[in-house]
Amino acid sequence: MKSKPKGVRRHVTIREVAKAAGASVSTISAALNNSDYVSADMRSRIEVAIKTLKYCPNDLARGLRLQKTHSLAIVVPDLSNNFYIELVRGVKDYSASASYTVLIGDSRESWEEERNYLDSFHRRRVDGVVRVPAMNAVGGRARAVLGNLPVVYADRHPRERDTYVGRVGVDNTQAAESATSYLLSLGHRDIGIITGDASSGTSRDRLRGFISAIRSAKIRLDRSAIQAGHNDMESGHFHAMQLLTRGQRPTAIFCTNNMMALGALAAIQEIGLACPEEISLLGFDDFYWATLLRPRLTVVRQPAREIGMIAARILIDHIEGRVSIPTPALLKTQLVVRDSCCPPKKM
Amino acid sequence: MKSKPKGVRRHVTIREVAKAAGASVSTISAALNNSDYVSADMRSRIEVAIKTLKYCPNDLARGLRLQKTHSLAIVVPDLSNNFYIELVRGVKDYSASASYTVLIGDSRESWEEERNYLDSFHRRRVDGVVRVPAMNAVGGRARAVLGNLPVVYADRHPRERDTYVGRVGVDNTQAAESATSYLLSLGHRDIGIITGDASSGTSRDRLRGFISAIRSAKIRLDRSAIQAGHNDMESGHFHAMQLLTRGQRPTAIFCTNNMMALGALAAIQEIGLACPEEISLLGFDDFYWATLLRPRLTVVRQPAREIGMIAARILIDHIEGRVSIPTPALLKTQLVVRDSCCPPKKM
DNA sequence: TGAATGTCCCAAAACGTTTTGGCTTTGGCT
DNA sequence: AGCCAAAGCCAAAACGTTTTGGGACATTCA
Repeated sequence: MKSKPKGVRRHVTIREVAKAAGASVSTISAALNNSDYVSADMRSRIEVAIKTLKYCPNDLARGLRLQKTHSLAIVVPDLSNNFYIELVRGVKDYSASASYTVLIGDSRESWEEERNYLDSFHRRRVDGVVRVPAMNAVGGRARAVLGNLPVVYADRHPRERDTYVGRVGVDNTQAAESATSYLLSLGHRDIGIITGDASSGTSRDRLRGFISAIRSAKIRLDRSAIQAGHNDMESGHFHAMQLLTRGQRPTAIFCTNNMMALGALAAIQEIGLACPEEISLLGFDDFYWATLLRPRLTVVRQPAREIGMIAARILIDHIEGRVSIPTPALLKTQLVVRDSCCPPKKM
Repeated sequence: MKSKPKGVRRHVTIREVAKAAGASVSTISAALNNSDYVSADMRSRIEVAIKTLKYCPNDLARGLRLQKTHSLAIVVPDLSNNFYIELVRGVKDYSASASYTVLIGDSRESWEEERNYLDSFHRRRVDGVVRVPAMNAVGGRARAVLGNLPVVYADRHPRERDTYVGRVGVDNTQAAESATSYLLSLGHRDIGIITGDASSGTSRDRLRGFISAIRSAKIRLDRSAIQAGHNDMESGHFHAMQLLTRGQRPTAIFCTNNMMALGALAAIQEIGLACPEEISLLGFDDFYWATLLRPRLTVVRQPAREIGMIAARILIDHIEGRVSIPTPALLKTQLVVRDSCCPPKKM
């Protein structure tokens, strides 16, 4: 009655390996973490036992004992946005090189979902998380669900007062300012901007850069030319429509993220305006198929992959006790000029 | 000397909650899994203890004890392909509704990477995995690394002889056949096809459908019009170039996945051909920005999200012992006619 | 007045690892 | 001979949960 395996075969443990190899449990463990003394003979016996039994280490037990899982988590707001895929891959690649494993969360810009992910990762006892907070995470206290897990923020700012271990992104103000200057230099005087939600520091920075560029060009700032979207295609479309159908149509639109640029492009095509001849369009974030669009999109490119890699580095360094002070890392952006901007038509 | 916390604060355990609430460890556990008898008074005391101590359950210990983690894994070959994002979201959404958690792997069409993910998931003791095997996973024995974890295959076939618990995708042969018939009905007689690697059953099926349609139209099959790519943009571009620059240029190209369709479109634009007037282009897999391209891409659409949901359902049903027989589920595809195909020019 | 049944709680054993401290041998050195 | 260090191995204690098999009461029933 005790030897009934009851249908479902369980996993083979280190103990059975020990039996098969004629060794003790502790010796197997020593062999696995190839440290300590273990004779060549014993080692090979253990190896064949592992092979024949198809032993697979249990990371739950390991993590429990070690109080450390050698794993990170990353939560991004939108996996269908290629920018975040690249960022995730950066995190993943750096982590792999430091033999950390990474868990991915896709919050879809929802704080509810993000909280679920953060909680789940915390319960799994990841060693740290890189976080790109969801847009609507304003009221949420991420700290409450994260305990004292080390966090590094990537791309977006921490919204709440939160303690973090690092922060990495681009100089959004400067990037937006120089992008706007580019439009100004083409001769545009009436420029619309579609920003992300004002609750986001990143959006605010980009807007600030825009305004600053307009101001230093001594142009009157038209408040109604500032539209606050939600970083998705729909709102890009909607707000572009707003801009394009009002009395005085702008000659250029600056979108502060790629999804909204796509939505704006859709709106432009829908209305039947010629881009860039009748309306210039400038996006934020590059993506691999931007050159497939007609016109090929002019954008300011962020080093997504690099942001991810640096975030992972900061996090892992901290976890392993190599750095103590918070390091805000500001990376360079790059204006990628393609076909979607040109001088405005003379009227 | 024993009370030195040594810098890093550890996580609070159920034991400390017990102390704070004046209860025993087992009572806390009972309260957490809100079952059994636990008085209202005790329950509330426990709740405040949990709140004030910021207790977060340890899923490692839980999984270890329970021999079950309530989590699934999904491994896809390319996260930057929107089709797989939708699929992942399907898996995620269904799983969430069954209160399972899901881990995501992105193999980038590399068997090495896929193996790493599968291994890592196995060590984490996920309860099952839905797998979309990497293209080059031909020689790999996934079973060797998966032990007897239940697997359901999604989108692509199992390559090796593998035991699986379910399989879900579309009827690729039929889909390709009817897509080809559509091109034939437009009047095309010289159609090129860019397929995925021949090692993939899915690619083979689609090619088979193509050939079958050509045959039943009593058209001579031109072997050189069949190009085997690797499901990425580069090879789509390359093979489209091959097709477009040879002596007798086809009047239509059928790409059996969306990435290759993009590559082909790039090639067409590069050469300066008018699409669809001079060359029709038909893709496989729809994506949210397909309508932003000029021409808007005509594609055969797979219900990506639904595939994911069904895969998750099959897997979870099996895990919880609700189904026994392997169920191959074949979903319907849909031809989404847009602007990239038209009748061929008369010569 | 027992006995039976509920209700509420607890101690201890398990889950699969790693680590600590110790136990034999062996061989080399005085 | 006596001693010591090193090499090779092991038993047992943790890590944080859940579950099992009770124990101590209070209430109800015959």
